[in-house]
Amino acid sequence: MLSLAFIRKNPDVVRRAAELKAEPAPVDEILRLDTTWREHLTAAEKIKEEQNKLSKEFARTRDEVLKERLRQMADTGKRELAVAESVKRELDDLLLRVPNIFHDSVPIGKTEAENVVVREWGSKPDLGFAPRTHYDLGEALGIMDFEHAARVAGSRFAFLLGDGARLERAMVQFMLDVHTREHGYKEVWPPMLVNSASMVGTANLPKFADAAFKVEGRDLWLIPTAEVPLTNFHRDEILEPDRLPLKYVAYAPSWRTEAGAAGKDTRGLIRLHQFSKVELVKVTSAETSLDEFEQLTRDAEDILQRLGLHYRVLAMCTGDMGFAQYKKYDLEAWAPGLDRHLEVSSCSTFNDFQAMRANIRYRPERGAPPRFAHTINGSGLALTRTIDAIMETYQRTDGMISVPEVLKPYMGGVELIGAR
RNA sequence: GGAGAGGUGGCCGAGUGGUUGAAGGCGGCGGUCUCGAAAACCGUUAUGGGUCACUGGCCCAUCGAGAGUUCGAAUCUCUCCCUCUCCGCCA
Repeated sequence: MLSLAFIRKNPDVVRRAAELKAEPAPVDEILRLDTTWREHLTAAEKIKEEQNKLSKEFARTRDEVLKERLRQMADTGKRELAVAESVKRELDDLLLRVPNIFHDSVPIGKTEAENVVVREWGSKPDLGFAPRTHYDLGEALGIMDFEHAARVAGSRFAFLLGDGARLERAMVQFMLDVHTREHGYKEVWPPMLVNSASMVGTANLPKFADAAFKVEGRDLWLIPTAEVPLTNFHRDEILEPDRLPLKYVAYAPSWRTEAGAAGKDTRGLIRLHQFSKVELVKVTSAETSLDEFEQLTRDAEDILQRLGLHYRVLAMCTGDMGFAQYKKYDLEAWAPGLDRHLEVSSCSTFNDFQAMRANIRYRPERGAPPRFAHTINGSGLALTRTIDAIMETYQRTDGMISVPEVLKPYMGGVELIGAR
């Protein structure tokens, strides 16, 4: 979130950012409540101060008249404080609904059409025949099954079978190995259900409650991304200076309701209620976060390059980048069968927006006063869609799929999916 | 799920109603000593918020969370969360 002090001082900056992000921001109401809150708080604290003084006096004198006066003061003080607190609760709730500001380098724009391609890698492969879609291939090979998934769970679920399941497992291993051994991330196996406080910390609550699955009758949510447990790992902590930057990588399934996406991407392994993802998260100092963000994006790109997939990097424009992000890149891999790009990674830096919600701080130097950390995350990569791109890119005329070189060591000798 | 014990500052740990925001120790920082360092000694060392004559002062809050009793709560009561031990159950 943005601090009350920041909004107080820069209401116009906040208004403009919200407008360009096409997000509502109750700035005026916040400023109004802020004034009311401080009026009542000051009044309550003044009474409390007097009360504290007289209370000490009473401890000595045991004067009954004084006691009666104190009793009344306690009464009015409590009433005043109750008002202040109720206004503050309202204020805090509104603060959680103010979108983040964005970095100067973010392109201004309304829709995805105004996102900017910052770089491309490779080129669209020429397969020499009409490429088939991954679901077409997958069902024919018997490695993907949507019909049984619908029976077992419903729409937007999938079974992976045989070498399809094996491919998924291989990808997880491959990605984790690269990120831990070569990019310096620490591997984490996180909880996959989290409490509401964690969801607030990463800004999944309160605004996006309907995007996540909630466990009935309990304060638990299925993680929409491993970002939530990873970022919240350090919630309410003050980190000593030598610990930053923290770099975590986790494989975890991600669960999303996909409310509002009715009818969109209904076929294939594109938009599911459950998908696998290897997630990268960094907690950094304020000074290094932009550099660390660029590097994290490169770390994710490295996976695509090793897999030999053509992709492009998009700088998201203000209107398309989201509520909490300070700057965001999407990595889109080319899927020849679908004849479109698939978003396989989304890399974001949040400035101190999440850290403020999650209360993650650090000391810039030993003994220095703490300040809010910066948080960064990105998929490295989303498994399901990457598998789509692999299948469609590495398909052969006979409908079989060559295993990319880097995955072969993880496929237990399988080099060609579909061969008997 | 049942029974019991416990959750105090960066860490350990004392503290059962009134200068306790909190003893003591460790750690950190500054200093004395030293050619320098160690040791020793001295000093210092929380966070959030409000406010003002604002690179400082004053005030309020905070001892797992919330509510209550009281003039006054780290200390008493209730609810919840978490940790540990034993039992039960279980992959």
